[in-house]
Amino acid sequence: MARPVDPHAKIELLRAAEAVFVEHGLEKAHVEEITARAGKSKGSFYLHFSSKEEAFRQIVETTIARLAGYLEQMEPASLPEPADLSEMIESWFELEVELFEFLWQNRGVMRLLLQGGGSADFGYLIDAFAERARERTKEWLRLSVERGHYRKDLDVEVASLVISGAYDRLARALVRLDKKPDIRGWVRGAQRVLLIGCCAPAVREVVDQSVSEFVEPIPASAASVKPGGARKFRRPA
Amino acid sequence: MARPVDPHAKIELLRAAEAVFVEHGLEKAHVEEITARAGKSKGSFYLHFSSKEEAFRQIVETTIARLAGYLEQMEPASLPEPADLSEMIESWFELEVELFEFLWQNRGVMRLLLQGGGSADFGYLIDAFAERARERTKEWLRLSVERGHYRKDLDVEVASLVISGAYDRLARALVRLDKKPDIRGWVRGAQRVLLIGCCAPAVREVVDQSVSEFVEPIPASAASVKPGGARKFRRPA
DNA sequence: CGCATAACTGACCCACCGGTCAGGAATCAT
DNA sequence: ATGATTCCTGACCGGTGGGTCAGTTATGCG
Repeated sequence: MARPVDPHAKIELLRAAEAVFVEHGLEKAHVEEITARAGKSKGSFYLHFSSKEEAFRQIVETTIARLAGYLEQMEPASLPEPADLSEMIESWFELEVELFEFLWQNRGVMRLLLQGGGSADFGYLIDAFAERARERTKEWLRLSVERGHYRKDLDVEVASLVISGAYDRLARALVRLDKKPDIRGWVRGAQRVLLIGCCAPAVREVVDQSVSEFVEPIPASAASVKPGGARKFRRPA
Repeated sequence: MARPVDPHAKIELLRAAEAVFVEHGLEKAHVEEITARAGKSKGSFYLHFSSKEEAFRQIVETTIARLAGYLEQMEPASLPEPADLSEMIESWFELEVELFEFLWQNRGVMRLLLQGGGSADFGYLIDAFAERARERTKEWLRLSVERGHYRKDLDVEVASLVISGAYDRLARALVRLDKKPDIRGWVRGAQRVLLIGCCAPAVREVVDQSVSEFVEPIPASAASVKPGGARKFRRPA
C-alpha cells in the first residue's frame, strides 16, 4: 500500500460536476471541464466514476432521494392527530415550507431536473416524484373529506392534480430565481387559494380565518419578491 | 428548367423530423434517421433546411405560434360582455377545452417541449408561453375582482400562479397519455376546484351550481380515463 | 536510500455524426 | 436522340469529445 487516495478528490469532482451539469445540462457538459474545475486530470474522473452518466446519476439521485424524504414526513400516519382543521393547516404549512426551503437550497439541480436538462433518461425521476406527491395529496384529500372538512362531492382525482400542479408551478418558479423570495408567503398564498376550493361550505369561514390569521409578521427585508417574472424570456442568440 | 422539385419532399421531411425529434429529442435525433424515414437521402435534408436545429425550430415555433393563438382568443376584450358569472364560466370552459384539444392533437411536440427535450435553447418558448398564460390569468382575475365576482382580498400574484400551474399540470398529464381522455371532464373538474377558491363568499353558491349544472351528459364510451397515472415510472434500462 | 505499490496524468484513440459536394439521374426543349 | 439544366444522392470529410492506458509521480516500507 503506497500513495493513499486523495480523500477530497471525489467530493471535489462531484461539486465541479454539479456546477457544470447545472450550467450546461448532461449532454453539453464535458468531462474535461469538470476535471479542470476540480483541478484534476481527465483520467482521474474515471477513477471515481465509470462514465459521465454515472456521475450525473449519483448527483441527481441523491438529491431526489433527500427530496422524497420530505414527502415521507407528510404521510398522514406520521403526523399527530390534529385537534381541528386549522391545526392541520398549520402542520401542512410548516412541512411545505421545509420542502420549499430544500428546493431553494438545491435549486441548481432541481432546475436541471425540472427542465429536463439531463436528457429524457432522467425525466422519470421527477415524474415519479410528482406522482408520489400527488398520491400523498390524494390521501390527504380523502382523509379530509372523511373528517368532514372538505366537500363530499370533491373529485379527488382532479383536485389532487390541480393542487400538486399548483405546487409544481411554485417550485418551477422558485428554482429559477436569483434572490430568495418570501417562501412562507408563497406557501401561505397557495394554501389560501387552494383550501377554500376544497372545503365543505360549512367550514369555509374557519379556513377564511386560518389562512389570514397565521399570516407571518413580515421581516421588513425580504418580502418583496413576488412569484413569477423571474427573467425576461428573450430568445438566446 | 428541368427536373422540377419534388413538391412533397419538404413536407415529408418535416413529418419524419417531427417523429424523430419527438422520439429522441433534438440532441439524439440523427439527420440520417430523419431522411431514411422520409425515403430521402441525407443531402436532400440540407436542400430544405440549413441545419438540424433550423428544422427543429421550424417545427417547434409553428406549434407554439398556433398555441399562442388560443391564448389570443381568451383576451378579455375579444369576448362579448357576459350577462353574469355563470355565462362567463361557460365561455372560459369552451375556450379552455379548445386549447386542450389542440394540445392533444399536438401532444408529441408538446411533450417534447414540456420535458425540455429540445435542449435548453428552446425552453424559453414554453416559458414565454407559460408567462403569457399567467398574464392572461391575471387580467381575468383583476377583472373578476372588479366585477365583484371574486374576493376583494384575492392575491392576484399567487392566485394566477396557482391557476396557471394547475392547467400546466393538466397539460403535462394530457400529452403523455396514449388514449384520449375526457377532456371536457378534466377542464370542468379544474374549474370546479379553482373557481370556488377565488370567489367572493356571496357568489359561491352561484358557482357551486354553475360547475355542476353544466356537467356534460357523458357519452358512455370515453369518460373513464382519469388524469394522471399515465405510465409506470420505471427506470429505463 | 531504493524498491514495490498504487494513485494519478494527459496524449492519444476512435466512434460518431453534422455537414459538403462531385457526380449521377431525371426532366424538358429542340 | 441529344444536350442543357436542375435536382438529388451518398461517399467522404473533419471536428468533437468520451473513454483508455502507458508512463509518471507520490508514498510507505525495509
